[in-house]
Amino acid sequence: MPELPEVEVVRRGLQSHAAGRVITEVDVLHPRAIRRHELGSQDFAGRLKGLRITAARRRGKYLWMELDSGEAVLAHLGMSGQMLIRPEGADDEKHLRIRFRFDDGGPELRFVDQRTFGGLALADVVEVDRVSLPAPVAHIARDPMDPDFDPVAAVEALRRKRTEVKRALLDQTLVSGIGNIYADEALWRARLHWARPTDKLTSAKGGELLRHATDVMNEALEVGGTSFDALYVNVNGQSGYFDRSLNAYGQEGEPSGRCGRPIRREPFMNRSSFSCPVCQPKPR
DNA sequence: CTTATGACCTGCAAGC
DNA sequence: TGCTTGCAGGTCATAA
Repeated sequence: MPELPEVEVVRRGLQSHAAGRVITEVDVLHPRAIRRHELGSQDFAGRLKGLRITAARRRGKYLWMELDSGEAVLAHLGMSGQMLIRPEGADDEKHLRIRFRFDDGGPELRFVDQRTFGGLALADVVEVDRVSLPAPVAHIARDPMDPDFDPVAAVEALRRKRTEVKRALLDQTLVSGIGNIYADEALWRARLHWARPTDKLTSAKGGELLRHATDVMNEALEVGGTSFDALYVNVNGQSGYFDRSLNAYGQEGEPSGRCGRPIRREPFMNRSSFSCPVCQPKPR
């Protein structure tokens, strides 16, 4: 569910409310939430006890909390994951999966995840291109908000693929952070149909597409991300407002902001793609 | 090697 | 009122 802007909102919340605190207790309430932690719940909880969270970081849709042990608590929110700061003693959420308590007796950190596609893991930190990353994130490309993001190299990586342009946009090893919403919004702004072949895109058009993706994600971040329901919220449970500014995603039948023709929905990779039938004509 | 497909989950809305 | 079907912000293992 959450894409780069939503994950960044959560990262900022963790930086404010979790960084600097020492973990005293970890409860794993659902084993699936730590399925990527090979050694299991006991090991996960036991090794975190007594460690201090030093910072909250992000690449693409991956989020992690650096620890004073040199390791990191890696998180991916999947389709429905939330990181919530909640007062101690507050009722457990229906889909509460993991709880962290701290030595300051302050509010708990909770990982809540309805669909359980997300999860946490304790990961070693490795050096990749002179940057420290949790090992499972080593294959993820830099995202457009990374100060060292190289847009020219990213465009060439997209154009090297022999596939449809939207598949390439969603490939987290080429550019990270873009998901179904912001891919559709970027394609709408660039007037490209999702099925356009990447290897026939000019460098200029590819560059324009990536600039649109970057712009739309920055605009979304400024208003707290995109929330359609209570599933995407910041660490205090509040929704973002970018759903009001969407031009394509979820807008089937609504008039396109440019030409007024109704937005169409097409099946794409077991989900949907939304586009303008006039401004984004199907290739061939 | 590359690219495409379905599995993994729970819950909600729409249609009958 | 039920029941069934389709759909939802993602990633990964496996097939081709």
